[in-house]
Amino acid sequence: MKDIITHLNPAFDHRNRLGIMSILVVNDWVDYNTLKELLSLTDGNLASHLKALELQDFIAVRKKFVGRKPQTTYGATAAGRAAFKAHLDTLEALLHIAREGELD
Amino acid sequence: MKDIITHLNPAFDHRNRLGIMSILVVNDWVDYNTLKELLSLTDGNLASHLKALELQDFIAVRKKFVGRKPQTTYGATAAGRAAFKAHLDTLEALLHIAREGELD
DNA sequence: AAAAGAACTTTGTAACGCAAAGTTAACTGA
DNA sequence: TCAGTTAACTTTGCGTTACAAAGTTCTTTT
Repeated sequence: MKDIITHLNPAFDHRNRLGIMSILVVNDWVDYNTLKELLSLTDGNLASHLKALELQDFIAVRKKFVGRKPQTTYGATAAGRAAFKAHLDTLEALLHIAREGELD
Repeated sequence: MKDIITHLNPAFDHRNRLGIMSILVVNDWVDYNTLKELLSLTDGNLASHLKALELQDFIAVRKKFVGRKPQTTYGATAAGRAAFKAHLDTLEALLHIAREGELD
C-alpha cells in the first residue's frame, strides 16, 4: 500500500489537475477558453492550475494567431504524459485493491 | 468532462485520503498504528486526515480494549463506502477518457 | 521508578484553492 | 473614432489544508 500511495504524484492529486491532464493527453493543443468551459473554472483558478503544471514541465504553452487574434493553447509535454500515465496506472492499481484486494 | 470532474468528491482528492479509504473499505476496523505504518504518515498528519473523514461521516471510530490496553480502530461507514465507490467509479471513467476517450 | 508506547491534541508554518477584481492588448460595432 | 468586448492573464485577499514536531494523558513494560 505504501508503495502505491507514494507513486501517486501530488501534482495530480486535485480533481481539476486530473481534468486538465486528461484533456491534454488526448487532445493536442487545447485553448484556454475551451479548458475553462470544459472544467467550469474561473479565469484565475484555471490559470493557477495551469501555471503549476507548467512549472513542473508537465504542460507547455503555445501562443499563436488565429487571423490577427492571439490565442493561447496548452499541450501535455512528453514528461507530462509519462508522469500522468504513471499516475493513472497507480490509480488503477489502487482501484483494484479497493475493490477486491488485500491490505498489504 | 465537466460531469466527470464534478462527480469526484473533494474529500477524496488527496492521495492519503484515497489510501485511508482504500484500506478501510476492504478491511473492517483497522487500528491507528496499522494505518500509520501502511501509509507512512506522522501521528498528527494521520489524525487530521482521519478527523476530516470522520466529520463527513465517511469513517467511524471504535475504541475497545485488547486485554487491558485500549485500542482505537477505524472503519468505513455505509455512507463512506457509497461515496468512495462513486468516487472510484468516476475515477475509472476518467481513466478511460484519458487513455482513449474524446474531449466532451 | 523510569522508559516507552498508544493515540491523540496543539502549535506553527508554508502552501493551496478559490473568487473577484484589476490588467493589457487586441478587436468590433455604432 | 471611441466605447464596449474578448482573451488571457496577474494580483489581491482570504479561508483551508497539509505537514512536522512537540506536547499530553494514560498505560504498560522493565
